[in-house]
Order: sequence, then C-alpha cells, then structure tokens
Amino acid sequence: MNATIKDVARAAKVSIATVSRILNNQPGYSLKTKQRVLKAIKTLNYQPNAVARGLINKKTRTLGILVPNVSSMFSSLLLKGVEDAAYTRGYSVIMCHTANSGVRTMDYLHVLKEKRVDGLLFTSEVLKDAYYDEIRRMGVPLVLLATQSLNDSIPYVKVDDRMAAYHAVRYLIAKGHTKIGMISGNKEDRIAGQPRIDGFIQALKDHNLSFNQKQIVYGPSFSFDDGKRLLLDLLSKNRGLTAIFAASDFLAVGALSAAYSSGLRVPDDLSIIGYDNLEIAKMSLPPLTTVGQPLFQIGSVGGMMLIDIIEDKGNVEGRILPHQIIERQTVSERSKALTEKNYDKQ
Amino acid sequence: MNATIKDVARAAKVSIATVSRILNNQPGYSLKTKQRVLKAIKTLNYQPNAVARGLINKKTRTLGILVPNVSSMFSSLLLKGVEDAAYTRGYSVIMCHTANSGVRTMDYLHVLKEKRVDGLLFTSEVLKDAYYDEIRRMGVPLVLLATQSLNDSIPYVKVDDRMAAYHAVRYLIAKGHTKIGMISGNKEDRIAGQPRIDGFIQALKDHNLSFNQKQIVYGPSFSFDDGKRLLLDLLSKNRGLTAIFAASDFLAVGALSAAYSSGLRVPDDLSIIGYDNLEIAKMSLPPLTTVGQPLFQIGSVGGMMLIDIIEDKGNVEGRILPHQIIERQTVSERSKALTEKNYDKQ
DNA sequence: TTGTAGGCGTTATCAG
DNA sequence: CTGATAACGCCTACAA
Repeated sequence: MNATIKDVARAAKVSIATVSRILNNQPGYSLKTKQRVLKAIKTLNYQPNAVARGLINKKTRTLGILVPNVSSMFSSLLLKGVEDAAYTRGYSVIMCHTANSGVRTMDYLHVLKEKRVDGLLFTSEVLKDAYYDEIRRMGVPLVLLATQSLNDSIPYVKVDDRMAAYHAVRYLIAKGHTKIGMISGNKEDRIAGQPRIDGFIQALKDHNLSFNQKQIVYGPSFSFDDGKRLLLDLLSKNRGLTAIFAASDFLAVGALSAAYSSGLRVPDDLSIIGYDNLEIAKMSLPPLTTVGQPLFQIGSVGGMMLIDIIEDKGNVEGRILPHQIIERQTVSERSKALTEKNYDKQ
Repeated sequence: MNATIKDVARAAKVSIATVSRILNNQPGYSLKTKQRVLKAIKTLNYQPNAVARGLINKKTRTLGILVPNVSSMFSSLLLKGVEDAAYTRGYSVIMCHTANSGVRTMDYLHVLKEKRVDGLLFTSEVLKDAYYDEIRRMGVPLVLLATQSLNDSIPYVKVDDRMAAYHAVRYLIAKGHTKIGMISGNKEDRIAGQPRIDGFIQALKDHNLSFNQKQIVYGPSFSFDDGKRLLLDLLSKNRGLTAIFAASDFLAVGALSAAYSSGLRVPDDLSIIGYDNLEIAKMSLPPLTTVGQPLFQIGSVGGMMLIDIIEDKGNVEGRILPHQIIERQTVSERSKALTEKNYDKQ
C-alpha cells in the first residue's frame, strides 16, 4: 500500500542508497539526481517507515510517560508540557495511566521496553525500587516530574515544596494573620506531604507564632471531599483561626465549600490559600488565592531535559522551578483592630 | 545491551525459529525444548523487540489520538477512556495535542503515518477534509470521539446533543420554569453549537412556551469567562428569567460566578443547568446540576471499537451513548405561587 | 519436532 | 557521485 524507498529508487532510476542519502541529507549525490528523487518522492507520496528506521537506528524518537491519573487537572498539565517539548523536538509520547497500581506500572514498563522508547518520564508518584530496577534494566534515561527520588540521583524537575509552603504561610502572616491552621493531605506523601508541613511549621516559628500539632489536620488524600471534611475537623479543634493553608487546591476548594455551608464567609471570616494553581482556582467562588507551581513548564522542561540526555546534549542535573503566589480573593488583609473585633465575637 | 532472540536460541541450543514458535505459541516443539527455551528467556531477561516485530507484522499495536487540548477536563477524560481500552487490549496510545492548529494536526498525521500506528482516534474538533484525505491515504481505521462527520460515514461515539439539550430544558420545565434562557457557546460549533440550540428551542415549543431569539446568547467559546459575561448579557436582554440552560459546565460555572457577583442567589433567584458533568460540576458553589455525558465511556467504547476494526472483529457503526441528568443544587423547584411572587418583585 | 533462509524497510559500509 | 550488500530483530514458509 505505502510506497517504500525501493519504489522511490525505481521510479527515480537510482539505487536505494542514493535515496537514503538524500532523505538523511548526507553528502554524495548531484543536484540533478536529488531533484529527480525528490520528484519521485512527491509523486509516490512516499514517507519513510519509522519502524524500519527504528530497527536499524535503535532510536524510536518516542518517549514514555507514566502518570497516576491521565485525567487529573494536575497530571494533565504535566502531560501537556511534555507533549509540547516532544513535539518541538520531533518526538512522540506514549501515555501510560498507572492508576497508582503497581502491576499496571510494571506492565507498562515492559511494554515500553518492548517498544524501545528512547526515554522515560515518571510523574507525581514515588519511584519504587521495583520500578527503578526495571528501568535500569531497560537502559534508557529517566527524568522525574514533580517528584524526586531520595536515595538516588535521578534528574528531576519540580518546585521546592517546602519553600513554596513557607511562602504561602508567610504571605498569610504578612496579611496580618496569626492564628493559622493547615489542611495537609496525606502526610505520607513524600512530596506533597511532609515538605509542605515542614514549610508551614518553619514559617510559624520564624515569625514567632506559636505552633501546636493540632493546628494541622490530615487526610487520606488531597481531594475536594477531604477538604470539606478536614476544614470542619480543623475548626473544631482550634478556636479563633483566621486563616488556613491547604496543601492542594482541591483541599482548598473543598474547604471553601464547607465554609460556605457552615455560614463562614471567605475571606471575611476566614482566609484560605491553596496550593497548585489549577484551573479550578480561577473558577471557585470566590476565586482562590494560591501558591502556584508551573506545571506545564515542569512538563516541558522535563521533556527537554530528557531529550537532551537522549541526544547527549545533556546536563543531567535536577532543576527546581520557581513557584509563585497567585493573589485572588480568598485571603483578606487583617488589621489589628479587625483581629480584636473578631476575638470579641467568639 | 538487550538480549535478542538469537541469544536465547544460542543459550537454549535451538534455532531462532523454535524460539519464535514458542514465543508466539504456535505448534511445533516438544515440552522439553519449550522448558529449556523458557528458562533461557528468563535468565537472559529477554523481551521481544516490538520494533522488529512491527516491521515484519506490519502491526505496531499502537493507536494515535488527536485532541485539541490534552489538559482540558473534557479531553483528558476522553483520553483516559481510550487509554483504558488500549491497555486492556494490549495497545499503546500516542497522544497528539493539536492545539486547534491545522499545521500541527497535519504534522501529527504525518508522524503517525511514519510510525505506522494501527488506528486513529479523532476527538472534539470537526474533521476537515484535509485531515480526512490524509487519513485515507494512511489507510488506517479512524473513529471519531464526541464529534461526528457530516458528509461521510465514519464511525463515531458520542452523545445525542440535541436530545441531551432537550432533556435538560425539559427538566427545567418540569421543575416549573417557564422563562428560560440559554447560554450557548460558539454557535458555529457543529456539535456543541447548533444541535444544543435546536434541542433548547424544540423543548420550549413542545411545551407551548414562547420563544424569542434574544433568549439565546452566544459567545466565542464555551469557557468560564464567556459564561460570566454572557449571563449578564442574557439577563439584560430578558426580564423575568428564572432558569438558564448553559451549553457547557464552564459556561454554567461562569454564570454562577457572575450571578453571585451581582447578588443573585442560585438557585433561589435563578436556576442554572450545565452540560458535560465535568469534575468541576461537583465542586462549584453550589454544586452544579447538569446533563452529563459519559466522557470516559465514550473514550473507552471508541477505543474498543477502533481495536475491533483493526482486528477485523468490527461492527463499524456509529454509537450514541446515553446522557443523564445529574441533579445537584443549582435548580430549584418553582411553584406557581413562587413564580408570581417573583414577578411582583420585578 | 526442528532448522535454514528469505524478507520486512532502512541505514551504513564498502567498492567502483 | 553512485550502487551493491550486509546488517537491525523477528517471523514464516519450506525443508529435513
């Protein structure tokens, strides 16, 4: 059905070697033959077979990316970033939805190996030893996105979670808040858990605010429903809280929702700052102030980095990308007077 | 680096033909040799090279999917569905973010052809002739997701947009609303535009409600920002509206936001029903009532269908999947009395 | 039950 | 400047 290099050679009355040279613009042919060949290519609508090329070159110009959830607002931005980098560099990307499942992840690793992808991206989840061993055996480069490996020196690109959390809380403090609670998601999470908690506590300490463990409340995940539940939990354990740092936008929006249901007005009665700056942050009511991580960029920078490694242009160092406070409408300025007034109420 | 079939053959002291037979479990070997070969495979950690296989079989077990925006809540669910079908059938999927760009789409079509994918999924956008011609030349099956081609009989999987809109409006009417407006997105959109408008109008007519063109308001897209703007526009053109049908959840949530800003309470003063049932519908304030389309399913059914065609098991007919009204909290019951009371106010 | 050999579409190394 | 030809890793007649 599809024309092959042989067809082109025959049509142009040259050898396949010559066609190949022209295709890969290597030296060794006259202008005339080149034009003849080019014409043959056009009329036959010839396009080289990447599979055959891959076989001999041992390069497929294909990347594999493993994400826990293809459709989450978080991962999908990462995906888009990777895709963009791949596109501009002439690579394709195979997406693998791991569903947080070990067997599914291993399955994909095997497929990706069989398909001889040139490199791997691994996102969000922690890189288990079993995965890493398998990847080592594949012998392809790997870069981590929005996550980091503790024991090994695998290149990664992410934000400084501890610092970002610190800045979020510092922002609250700068706005005059002194009674601040935190809705942490799953504290076992190596990236979104402890580091953000540490940042929260450090910010409190650095500004001479007292800290008690009950100011932090934990959940199984970082979801909207957890946010709803956890806000109530947090409020019941602490009196007089005026601001809250939520470890994800979903948690924050869930908190927003719970606040609304219990008659608390945001930001008048309670300020909330989120984490991530997903699309939903713009669309919540009121629009959510949050500390944003550049997810698309993390993806594209990571993709570029991986391709650089593949093509040996590579600095293979981890990279921390800057985060940023996105001011919207869920954090209020809190004057001293206001604070006292509020105390009276309670 | 990686072991080949030849290495296995040598290690097991058989010919590569025998190894191949065992790999593809075809008849023609004794149990003993099989076990010997299997052991060799294990110890060498051999995995077949899918590139070589693809070259000879002319099958890559790879699908290509073209989506306008990888990271939109809408497309990403479709993606996940396709991915899931592919995974269960042993296929991989290459994702292509077209960014609504013609050249980018054509670029992708070319690489997908070069990489010899076994089939194509095309989503959301209209299938331009240039795309279709190129795909025909590729000679691979195609299925359309959440869109449909008018002139040709290409298999598709989608919802009945006209019917879904009709039901949304009928639902509003059943709740006692008689003054209903519509926020349409881009009316040029072949799928999300006119069909939903038609459904809206038809529902009104079938229930003997008057209809005037100004009850519908249009925007450039289906976005949150458009929703904000368009609600105000709609309200200014029509007095006494008690309910609104928005052609997308984003439009609806934008409308929610605008309503809030202008002091209108949803659903007490104004009811709103959306379209899509994206994740955001659960998380809006109040949670959005909407007519849901099963995006994940559309993706997975479409993926299965495509693979069926590839593997010649194929019924190649288009399929309409059922939509469903998802009742949440943005539509109020409207008694006759209430209606009159509201009229007095205005 | 097993092995030999040709070929899938390219690239690359030789000669000429 | 050009053309044979041997790989790449695998599958599959065809023989044995």
